Amino acid sequence: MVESGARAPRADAQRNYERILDVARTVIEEQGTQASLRDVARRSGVGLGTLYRHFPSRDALLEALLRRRFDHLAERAEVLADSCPPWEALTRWLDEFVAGAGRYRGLPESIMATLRDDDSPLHAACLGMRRSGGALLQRAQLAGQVRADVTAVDLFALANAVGWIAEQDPALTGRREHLLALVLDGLGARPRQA
Amino acid sequence: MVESGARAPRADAQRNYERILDVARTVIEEQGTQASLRDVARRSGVGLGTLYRHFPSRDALLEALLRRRFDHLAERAEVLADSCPPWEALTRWLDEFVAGAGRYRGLPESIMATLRDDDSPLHAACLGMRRSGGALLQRAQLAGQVRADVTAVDLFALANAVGWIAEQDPALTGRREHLLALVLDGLGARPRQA
DNA sequence: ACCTGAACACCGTTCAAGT
DNA sequence: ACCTGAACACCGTTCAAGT
Repeated sequence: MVESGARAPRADAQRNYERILDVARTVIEEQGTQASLRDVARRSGVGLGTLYRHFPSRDALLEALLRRRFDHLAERAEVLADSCPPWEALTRWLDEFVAGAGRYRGLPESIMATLRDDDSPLHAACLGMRRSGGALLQRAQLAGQVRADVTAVDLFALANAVGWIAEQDPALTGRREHLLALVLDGLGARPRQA
Repeated sequence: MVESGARAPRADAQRNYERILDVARTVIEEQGTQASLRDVARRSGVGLGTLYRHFPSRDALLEALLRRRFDHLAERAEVLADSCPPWEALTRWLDEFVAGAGRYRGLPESIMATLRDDDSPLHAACLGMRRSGGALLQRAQLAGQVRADVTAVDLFALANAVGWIAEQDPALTGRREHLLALVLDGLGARPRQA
């Protein structure tokens, strides 16, 4: 019983891990993805080194907070592909993505940074999410509903751009869906429904 | 001759002002609008307090670098209105705006921050620039070439969103015009040219 | 009138010392 | 095995002291 493959973490370590994660969620909700890690450690009642031991980088913390959601969105694309017509599946998925990207201030920027950085612990999940959206895009393009000169990179970028701009001005936050709809409309093949 | 309204600045002060501005342009080209002001002072060979005396805030420095350009773009809108058909005037102006916003990394974000902050020395110039673009938008809408549910705030925001996303990924920087074209296409009234 | 740089209040990150 | 917090190298901003 002593050696069971991966050893169970010490009880205090586990408590710290969970406490830090809880506090981080709160602090990042308040201050955005660029929140002060010192503040997280302070409010967790934990030394700064302890935070870095459990989460060696800001992205590691973000991964713990967002990994599930990103993976969920990747799967969600497949569900939508099976249950909706091409254009509707695509726009619904993008609506959900952009709503999620609006959860924390700074998240669209973090997502783009993560895609740039092979070493980020969130890199693979982001790529996977983008690829899933890309499948919906391709499906809509094959159906002739989206212009052919749009790539998955373009599409994902534009969705993040909308998420970003919505957080730059209080007057725009409420118009996020409207802005996304405008952009998506531009991607539609010319004669779509009129 | 002693009092001629506004006194001429001391020669050393004027030299410092110009030196700081020159260096700031270089440093901001290198590091973006969030460049280290300490670094600017250091490389100007000037005390940190001297920088703050001449430019009491980061925006003051940005104003000195960008004011002309912003005012120029405002006037440019009138020229285009007089020399081009509505849709072409609008898209050309936006092309020029987005190209300018791509001059310094971080500029789209600074522009949006400036619009939010009444006290920024660039606030008025930004508002004026947006208003000028808005006039071109209205003209295109009156001509039935742009959908009616787009506001000047939406349009300016989307242009900045495209400028921002283009700097988030090297692969996108070269596709700035393409992304802008996609978005503008979405703003076009449905049956525009076939 | 203008310049200087120390001082203050913050960061992120690392790591020797403790338990 | 894990935790702690001082230490290091940076910020932006202010301001007393100098010339």
